[in-house]
Amino acid sequence: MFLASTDGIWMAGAFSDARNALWAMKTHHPDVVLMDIQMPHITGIEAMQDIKKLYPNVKVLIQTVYEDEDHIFKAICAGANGYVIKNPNPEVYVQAIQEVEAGGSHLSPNIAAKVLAMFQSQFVQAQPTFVELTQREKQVLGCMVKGMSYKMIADSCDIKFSTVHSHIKNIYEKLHVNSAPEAIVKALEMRLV
Amino acid sequence: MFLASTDGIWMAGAFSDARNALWAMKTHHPDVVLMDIQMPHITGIEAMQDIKKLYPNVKVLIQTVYEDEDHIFKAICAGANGYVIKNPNPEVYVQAIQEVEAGGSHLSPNIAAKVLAMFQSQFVQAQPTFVELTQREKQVLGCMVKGMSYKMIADSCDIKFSTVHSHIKNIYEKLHVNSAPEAIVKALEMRLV
DNA sequence: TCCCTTCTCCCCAATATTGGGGATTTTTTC
DNA sequence: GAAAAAATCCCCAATATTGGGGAGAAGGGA
Repeated sequence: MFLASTDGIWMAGAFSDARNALWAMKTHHPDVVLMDIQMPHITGIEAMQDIKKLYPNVKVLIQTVYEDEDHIFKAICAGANGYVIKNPNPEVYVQAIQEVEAGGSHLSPNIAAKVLAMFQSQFVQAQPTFVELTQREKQVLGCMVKGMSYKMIADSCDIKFSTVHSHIKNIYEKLHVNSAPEAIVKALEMRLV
Repeated sequence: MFLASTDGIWMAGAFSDARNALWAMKTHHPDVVLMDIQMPHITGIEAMQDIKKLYPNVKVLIQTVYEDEDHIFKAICAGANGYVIKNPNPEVYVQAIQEVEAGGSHLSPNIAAKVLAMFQSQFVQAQPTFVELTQREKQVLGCMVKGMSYKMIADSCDIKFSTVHSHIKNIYEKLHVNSAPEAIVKALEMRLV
């Protein structure tokens, strides 16, 4: 009721079964879907995957009581544009819907904290040594990661073959490697490119 | 001024140099620090790391104009509790500060969208072209991804150098590439290893 | 001013990789 | 039981990469 009466939001419908929602989308073409996870027959995450497959541009905002990492993780991997904890204050839904509609994402504070924590645990140990590469070196390394040969890199960066050679020698020294494969792997896992 | 005049927020100070802020924290013991990235002498991310080391319970909210993945990534890995794009509307800062103080995290919509995208790209495997590699080929490719040379692969798999050569020739043909770097990049993005 | 870094380019020689032919022996599959 | 696939090995030659030097120009900072 609150959403339907909000300026700028048109409520196309509300459904207790996601399969009905999918059916209704054929006629209403909504911009944003507010999706509960716990529903009969199929979960909101499965429904979201179906929606994303049929209408890739539709934004889906998950709303649920679940705050555990597993649900958050699955929702994000399935392409959720936001994750809102069920909240008695209807204004947060309005804000979330508007932000998502504008191309952003909305995460409830506790969810955002968990996402950041998951993020950190993935990468924080992957960057123990901080390596400073110059602009050109990063560019050359970027080309290497694309699988380009010295000749192609020279062409792409508009520098001589021998200069590419020099840069790569410096990169290898800085990364403590001595072959392109090693450099690429290291670059990817250290997120240097 | 807006923050200082907001109920529930006490403004302990504002500094154009993070080193002064660190000094001031000794006396004021703030709950939340709102930190710019671009500052003279040291960056806000470095300052945040120093703060987190000295006062692990202090929440740090990054506020900046940078929206690129690199800055976002570094800030998160360094332990940021939030990331707010500079915004003329001071109320978003109040909201962010309150959410962070309460133990949550706050991300501006565009930042949240980028974080979710990074998250997805890490864990969702896209497998558009299906390539059949034999057991041995997968093993050899795995060695290549570790940065090993033909000689090392031969040693590791306990086969002759020439056999490694043969397998790699087959791998290149199956992946439609003709160099180790390309094969590695393709292997990683196709999640073949 | 001098030093340091970055970016640029060159030479040479050793090593590694790639691509083209083969060939043999196990497995697996039909 | 035979064909197909996988795995093993070899030769040769062309090409690419790597590592060792050195050197000049431009720009920033002490």
